[in-house]
Amino acid sequence: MKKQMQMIDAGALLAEHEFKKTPLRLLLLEVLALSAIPLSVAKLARKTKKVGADTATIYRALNAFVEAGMVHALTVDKTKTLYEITRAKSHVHHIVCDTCQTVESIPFCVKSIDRQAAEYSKQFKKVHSHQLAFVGTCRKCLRAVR
Amino acid sequence: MKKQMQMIDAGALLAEHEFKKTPLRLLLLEVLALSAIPLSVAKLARKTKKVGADTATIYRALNAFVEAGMVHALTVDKTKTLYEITRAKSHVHHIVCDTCQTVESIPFCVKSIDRQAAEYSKQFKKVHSHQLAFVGTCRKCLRAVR
DNA sequence: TTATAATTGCAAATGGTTCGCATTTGTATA
DNA sequence: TATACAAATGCGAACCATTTGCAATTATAA
Repeated sequence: MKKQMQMIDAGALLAEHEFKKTPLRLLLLEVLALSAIPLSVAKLARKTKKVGADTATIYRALNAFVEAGMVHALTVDKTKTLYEITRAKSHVHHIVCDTCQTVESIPFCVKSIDRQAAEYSKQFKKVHSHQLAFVGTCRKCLRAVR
Repeated sequence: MKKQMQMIDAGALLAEHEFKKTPLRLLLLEVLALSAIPLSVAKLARKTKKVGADTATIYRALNAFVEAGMVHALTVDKTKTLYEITRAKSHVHHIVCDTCQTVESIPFCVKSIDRQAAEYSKQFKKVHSHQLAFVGTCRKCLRAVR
């Protein structure tokens, strides 16, 4: 069972959200769509350097994508944000290695967790969503310790 | 049923972890122990201003407390960290208001969630812990919208 | 081809957090 | 109670991810 990266038509996606098709934005979406893991701005800059965009421009593009719901931003390490494309059926959470900070996305969730949580709260009648990140040690780092 | 704030002997707690009993550290722990919600550094500075500590000193104290496990740091809004004292039976998660950023702690969790998550992962055999934050709209903000 | 708004580059600003270093302070010990 | 040393602090500067202002460029609709 081969892992299948989701096919994404970056041009169509931009058009759908009324963004102009610029080289940077097209490439950003392609890179994000092809990545199995969430990417930092630094990595995105490296992977898009053929179009030579300024960091500020990359931030602006990512923020626009996040606001449009095309991309998810996640804060796993408080010093930097990671970005991943919004995939169909995208209820995904993350596992972070506490040693090397590797992040893996997993399609795991707990049914009705939001409703259950709301029952514990005094202030919140309804919970819209949640962020869930697991922390462990990945196999590579487990091996390295031994 | 009155809410009961956990009694904490700040002096003993500091001694237990081999920290010196300085005015700032004692007061910081007392403030944290008396708070029902996680506090930002800005709020902690306000609530401890009678001892007039420098912000860098507050950060150093908090980082030391976190490292010692006396305090938990949580990153709900990526622009700032919130701190709360580690309470007994402290498996606690948080609900954040998406409008006013109010944070409430709730003792809710899902049994064996870590084990379940690990089963979905290719890289991680074992998950040590998780961070879970719920997002909703608190009653106050719900009222304000109407 | 033109007009217009979106996008970009560049440089400077922002803001939370950390660091270097000299000074002060808590505490163990004599 | 005095002494000594590591811990803790104050102050200022440094850091670093991210944002912003503004003028110049570019994609796209007319």
